[in-house]
Amino acid sequence: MDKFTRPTGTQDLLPAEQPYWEYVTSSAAATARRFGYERIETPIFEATGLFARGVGGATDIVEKEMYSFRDKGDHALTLRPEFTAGVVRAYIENGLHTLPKPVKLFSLGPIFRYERPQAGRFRQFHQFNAEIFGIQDPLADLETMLLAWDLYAGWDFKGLAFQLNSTGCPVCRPTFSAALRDYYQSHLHEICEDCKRRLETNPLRVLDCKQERCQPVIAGAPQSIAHLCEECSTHFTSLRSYLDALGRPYTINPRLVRGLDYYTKTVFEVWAEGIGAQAAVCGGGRYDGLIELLGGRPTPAVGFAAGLERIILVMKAQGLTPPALPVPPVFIAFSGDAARATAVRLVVDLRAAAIGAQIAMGGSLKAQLRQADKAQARFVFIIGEDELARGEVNFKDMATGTQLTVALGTAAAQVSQALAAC
RNA sequence: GUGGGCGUGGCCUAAUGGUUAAGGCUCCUGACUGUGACUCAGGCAACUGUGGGUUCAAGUCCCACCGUCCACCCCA
Repeated sequence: MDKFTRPTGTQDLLPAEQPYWEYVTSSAAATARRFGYERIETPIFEATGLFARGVGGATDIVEKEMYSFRDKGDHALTLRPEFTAGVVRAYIENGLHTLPKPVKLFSLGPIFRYERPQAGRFRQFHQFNAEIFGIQDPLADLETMLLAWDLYAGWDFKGLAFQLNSTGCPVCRPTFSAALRDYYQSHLHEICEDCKRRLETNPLRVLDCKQERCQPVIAGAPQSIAHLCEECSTHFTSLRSYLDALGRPYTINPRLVRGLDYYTKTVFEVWAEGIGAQAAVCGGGRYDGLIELLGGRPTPAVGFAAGLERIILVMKAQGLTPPALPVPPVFIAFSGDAARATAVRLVVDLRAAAIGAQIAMGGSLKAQLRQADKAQARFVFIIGEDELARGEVNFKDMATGTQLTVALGTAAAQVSQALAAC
């Protein structure tokens, strides 16, 4: 029979990887809570139309990356390719606009995009996502960026580059797009084929073309921040002044444009080195039109997503190790059938006393001790038939190798005392 | 979707076109004590990714497919 293998682009997160995942997810949640964000969990699949409209029909995500299917009821569904559309849908559907503003939400979970896998890219991957609803003030943009900062600072990341830009709003972006298109019309013979295509489909994206020949054209291209309307310009200036006052390092990147249609005003990314070509560990921005677009009342919002796989890649590249996960400190070995029942009783009693304990499930005493060693148990109860006849058990400290004989009835107290001492 | 690298036990690695595909790690058993690590002895485990082709003979050469890794596109 053929062996089953995991689908392309998916991964098995084995026990050896779990310290990273536990660490990253728990600290991200803790940091978000420190900022006053609350967790929201939305379905892993949604109506296909939600993403088609929310993310934008001209995006790569919608054009070629969605895992779409029909269920037995003939509903068109799609595994979420990002968090925001689903969170916005939940915000509208559950009337979260009635909550005191700002509404600050975070999510953590798997995301699906049909792409060719490479370093830092998977078809099923995981994101931490945070959104603030209901605040137009750039203070919300600032809070969003500060959360990203604190996340990475908390993990001791070094050498991250914060990239910032503003791509305007429905008022000023058309002006900028037109200016960009005009400029490119006069350089058509100098640019690559992809850029010619981009000019038609999504003109802003010519700006982050990586082709050598396009670089001089990009360098001379008009910049969005020079074409912002007064409102967008003021917004951007305020955000920058907040950042400057706090002394947060960032780079104004006129070439930073994002692949999703819904962004307005602020866009930002965080880049890491040393994890391959997919260097963006975090991306986000403001999306003031999205809630209304999806059927809610006009609501300003801003948020970002951080890729957990890439975060863990950075940890490994920078030699950062997560704390070890706890293991039961006690192991119970026994010899002989009479001791077996006592061993079972003891392991149950220890757990009832909130002491982590495992019991041997067979093998010679030697094999049991070996198992205790592999399981990194600090203390082992060894129940032998001779001692048991006297109502006693052996209590061994695996770190020192010392062993003493104690009364069976005092076993739990014995462990508590020993654990408190180490 | 496009391009390139790579596919040998669970993992890592070896094998001038020529016996029964070798070794290390892991795992299991045993010896040194009814008692872990260190050491020693032994054991389980691969139709060499799949299917064709060349050849007297293919892990090795050729083709296709699949998988994987990296890069492009794009993004976290």
